[in-house]
Amino acid sequence: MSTEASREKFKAYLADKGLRVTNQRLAIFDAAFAQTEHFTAEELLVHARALDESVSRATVYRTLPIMTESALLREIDIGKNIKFYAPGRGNLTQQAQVICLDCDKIFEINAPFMEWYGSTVSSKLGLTPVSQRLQVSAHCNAFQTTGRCPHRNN
Amino acid sequence: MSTEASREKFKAYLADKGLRVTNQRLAIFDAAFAQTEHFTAEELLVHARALDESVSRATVYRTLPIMTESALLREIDIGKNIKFYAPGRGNLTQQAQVICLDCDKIFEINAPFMEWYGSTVSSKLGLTPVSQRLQVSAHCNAFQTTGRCPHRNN
DNA sequence: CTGCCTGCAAACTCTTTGCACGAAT
DNA sequence: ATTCGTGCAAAGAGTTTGCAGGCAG
Repeated sequence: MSTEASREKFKAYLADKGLRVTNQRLAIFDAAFAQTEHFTAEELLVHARALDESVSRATVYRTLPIMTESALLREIDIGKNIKFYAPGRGNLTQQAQVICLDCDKIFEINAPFMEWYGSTVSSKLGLTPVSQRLQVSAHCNAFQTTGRCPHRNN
Repeated sequence: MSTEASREKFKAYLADKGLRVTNQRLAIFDAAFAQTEHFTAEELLVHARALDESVSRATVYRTLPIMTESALLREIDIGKNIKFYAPGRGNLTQQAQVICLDCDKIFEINAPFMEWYGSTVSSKLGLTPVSQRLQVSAHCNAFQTTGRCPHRNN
């Protein structure tokens, strides 16, 4: 799905929920979809402000749940008391993350069996799966030998 | 492994690392291993204080990393800005959690393929897996129909 | 017009840390 | 005796919220 199509979907979602289409919400959307890497709420604030100076931290935090509920954004919790976000692309319940502990880079990988596993196991417990995530934390081999992490870009 | 054996292992770990065996650390250990459910740092503080009034919040937070590093405790992050802990039993990299969104209960389930998956995928990226977690968030069917969650015990 | 949205700043939650005292080795 | 561990309270990080004014519908 193109960014433009996602943008329309966002507006439609807002309208459908009786929420208003404000400049701030659109700036936050645009900033999010301009990212090439996973980002934090704080980073999103900076980029959204570049598009619309009036965007506040509060509005970013109030808009993020709207975008994740509409499945336009995925929330990725790597267990560091800080949440990362990324545009939702493809089937959200079939992707796993591999996190490099040396450079904090997050790799997205396919894990088609996840969905099957979640439903199998949940149905045994009388539960209906809502979301699932598989995360692998790993050290970078190159970092161990060279002292530099080849993924690091900052 | 019995609690008593784990207690000895804890003391041995402390000695090995040149750390001191204090009453507070032992009280925190005992409180942790007396739990039947997953617990938070705050809950652990309450229970540890019941065993030794002098235990402070700071010491709980300083002791938890020691117990997780020694693999006596597992840290379980369910993406709620709050960490849960549980005594480490069995192979830590082959267990998944199913979290009931209605009652917050955490079910531990086996997922023997996780380890294989983590190493397979990581080796392709030149990484060495350290830990992995698979978490399924789900709604309770009984809660949907009866309005009460049968797992809830509080 | 009406009422949802907004920015601001204060509040909140969980966790970490500086300091001087106290206890383990 | 040393030196590490401790409690206390303050600081920190990330996120949420109350309020008065602003803008979408």
